[in-house]
Formats: sequence, C-alpha cells, structure tokens
Amino acid sequence: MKATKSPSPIGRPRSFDTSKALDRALQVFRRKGYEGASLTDLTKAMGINRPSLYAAFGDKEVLFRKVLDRYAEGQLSLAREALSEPTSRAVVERLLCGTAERITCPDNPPGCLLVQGALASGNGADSIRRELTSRRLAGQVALRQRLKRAKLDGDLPPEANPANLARYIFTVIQGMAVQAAGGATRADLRRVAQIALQSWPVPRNPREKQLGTHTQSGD
Amino acid sequence: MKATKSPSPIGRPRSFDTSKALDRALQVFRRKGYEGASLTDLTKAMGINRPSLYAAFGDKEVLFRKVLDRYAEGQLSLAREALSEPTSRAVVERLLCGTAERITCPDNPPGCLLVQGALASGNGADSIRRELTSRRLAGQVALRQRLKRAKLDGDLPPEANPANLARYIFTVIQGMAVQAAGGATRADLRRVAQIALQSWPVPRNPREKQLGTHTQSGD
DNA sequence: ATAGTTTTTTACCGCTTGGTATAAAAGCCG
DNA sequence: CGGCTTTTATACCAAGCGGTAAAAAACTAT
Repeated sequence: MKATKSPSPIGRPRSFDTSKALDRALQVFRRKGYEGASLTDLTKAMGINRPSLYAAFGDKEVLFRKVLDRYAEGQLSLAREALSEPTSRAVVERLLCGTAERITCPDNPPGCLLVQGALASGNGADSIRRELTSRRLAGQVALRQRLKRAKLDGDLPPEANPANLARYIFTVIQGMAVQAAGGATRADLRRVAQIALQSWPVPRNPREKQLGTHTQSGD
Repeated sequence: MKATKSPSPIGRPRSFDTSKALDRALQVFRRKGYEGASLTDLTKAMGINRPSLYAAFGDKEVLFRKVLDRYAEGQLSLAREALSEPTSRAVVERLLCGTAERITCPDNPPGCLLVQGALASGNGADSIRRELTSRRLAGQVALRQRLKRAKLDGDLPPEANPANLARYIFTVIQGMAVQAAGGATRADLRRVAQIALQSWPVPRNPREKQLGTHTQSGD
C-alpha cells in the first residue's frame, strides 16, 4: 500500500499550506460574506497570489464551496455529537450551547458562515445563496428526524410536532448568528439558549430515562 | 401661511413619484442587500435613470438610508403598537406575530431589511453594516425598557431579567428573518412564534390584570 | 547538466461597479 | 416670444472586480 501522500511530487513544490490557506479564506468569508470578499482580500489573507489560488482551488465559487465543506465539518461534528444525546432535551441543549460556543470563538470572526455567507446576494451569487439555504435546511431536517424518533420513544409528548420544534430551534440558532454578528458575547448567547430551552416540551410520563442533563426541577 | 407643498415649483417637473421610487428601491435592497443591489438594478426597478436618482436621492449610501428610514417607519409603528400592549406577554406575542406577518408580506421579498441589508459586508459598506446593527439593537433596547417597566409592575416575576428576555425575543425575530429568507412561510413563522412564547415567564401572582390575550390555560 | 513538470510572479484583460459631465427637454415667469 | 431653472437622456469616467497569459523559478528524473 502506498502512502496517501506521495513523498516527492514532481515539479516545483507548493510554497504554502493549502489547509491553512483554506482556513484563512474561511475567516475572510466569515467576515465579509461571499460577495463581499474580493480576490484581493482573499489572496492577501492567504498569503498567496491570484494564479496560485486559482491553480490550487479553482475559481472563487469553487473556493467558497471548499471552504464551506471545511466549515461544515466542524458543524457536522457538533451535530453528530448533539443528535446522539439520549434525550431530545439534551439534543437541543447541546445544539444551542454548542452553537453559542461555535459562533463566538474568539479566534474567528463572530457569526455563522451559512448565515453571513450570503443571505441576500447580488446578480452572480444566486447559486451560492441557494446552496447556503439548502445547507441550513439540511441541519433542520436532521434535527426533525431526530425529534421524530424521540417522539416514538416517548421522549416527546404525543402532541409535539417535530417539524415545528426543529424549525423553532433553528430559528433560534440562526438568530444567534445574527446576534453574534451584531456583537453579542458568548455569555449573552448562552443565556439566550437557556431561555429558548424553557419552551421545550417534557414527555407526558416524566420517568427519568437515565438521562444525563442536569435536573430541571428547579421550578 | 404658505402651503407646505408649493403648487408649481420652478423648472422642469419631476416625471416620477419619489415615494413610489423609494418603495421600488426598498424592494431591490430587501432582495439583494445593500452591496448586492447595483445602481443598474435600482434604476431599472425605479424606472428612472442614474442622474435622476442621484439628483433626487443622493448617492447609493444616502439612498439606502432614506430607504431604511422608510422601512423603519413600518417597523416603528409595529413596535409602538406592540410595546403599548398591557402585559409583557401580549407585547412579545404581538411583536413576534407582527414580525412574522411583516417579513412574509406576499408583495415584498421575504426577510427583514435590517438583517438582509448587510450582515457581512465588503470593504465599502462598513458604515452601513454598523448602522444596521445599531438599528437592530435599538429595537432590542426598546423592548428591554418595556420589560423593565413590566417587572416593576409585577407583570414579570422578580427573577426575570429584562435584558436577557429582550435579547431572546430579538434572537427569535432575527432568526425568523433568516428563516423567511430561506423560504419559510407565514404559517411556519407563526408556529415558531407560538413555541417561542411558551418560554415566556408568568408573574408569580397570576391574578388576571384585565389582559386581552386569548386564554393560555389550555394545559 | 539537461529535460520535464509544476508553481510562482508580473502584468494584463474584459467587464461591471458607483458616479458625472454635457446638453437637450420641459416646465415656469416676464 | 425669450430668459430662467430644473430634470431628463446619452455618453462617459476612473476604479475595482474576477480571471488569465506568459515567462521565470524551483523542484524531480534521467
């Protein structure tokens, strides 16, 4: 079996780390959005010049999708962790709190790429905008599926509507992204998450199903 | 006393309705954001050509601020109506439901100008972006003040935190704007509002203070 | 060393952007 | 009618945009 990285590829070696370059591009896109990030911004932040960018990643749209995939990895890992929590309550709590952490990471610009990227776009960015809304929806659908299962498990009351609840949670998540873009701190968003969680329905038979969330019997 | 509108201003009369033109510009800005809306888009939608736009409204940034003021009128009227509701619960209910209606008005592009306008912006739109976040914050502060009063009135429990609650409500509102931009229907958002309202605290002494909201004793 | 391959650098292209100069057109007033 | 004023329409500008051609540079293979 050959090594995944060929030890000495032919030709002049690349003088930059593609992975780090993508991270730099991610930062720029997070701060300025897809259209707002110019190639000059990008190349300057990535420390490379235009043809290098083009050769390594393709045009701006392809670069953005690569950045998007990279960004989604982090989101997917959070989603996977959250969705595998035992109770629906724990799922959404982890989702909300994890998002609060994620979009206020002090190293990166605040906010969520899926929201900041292109909420409203000019003439050339329609396909990007659609891609972003599609990805936002994907997360919402995943949560809905998880909540459907929770309902079958008796982990949600029979009158609970998974689609509506999932939409509610993602509304809060996306609202938190806007808040973060407007300067809300991590603590601010944690408090928002706590309040949002108070409207979470409890199953009709509140028998503890060996759950791990901290007790909610404070009131 | 002279009439506020001089009946026959000197010079060639303007061939378009400035008010209608502003509305058209509002539509374009709502759909494409500040940067995404090109002067060509704007003039085409407004039915005028560039120098007319420039003479009547100033440059793009001034035009956007005029549009913003116009947009804010509608928002302010909603806010005034909502904030004058007797109970905090009625205030936020009206705020949430009113927003759901407003951002899914079938005539206009979905979403909120204060969010779509410029969440993340390129090099030249920083001042616009700041203006938008400032205006979003203004609404949040107004609600917070109202909730402080509600707390003094005993309309909110003593442990309630007006700042956190106001931030929560505006997080939901802004999230609804993102949802609307992503295709959520008016009914979708109404259901989100209902769920969001379920985390609203009730005063410790639930004596009915002649409120007008529909009874919430369903559970 | 020389050939072959890939990346880097510099300079450039066509196009769109926001913004204007200029002059014709359309209304007043005398 | 002819002055006066303002808005129209056409054409244009510099600057920035995304994207690329061409040659120098840096590596491997022979």
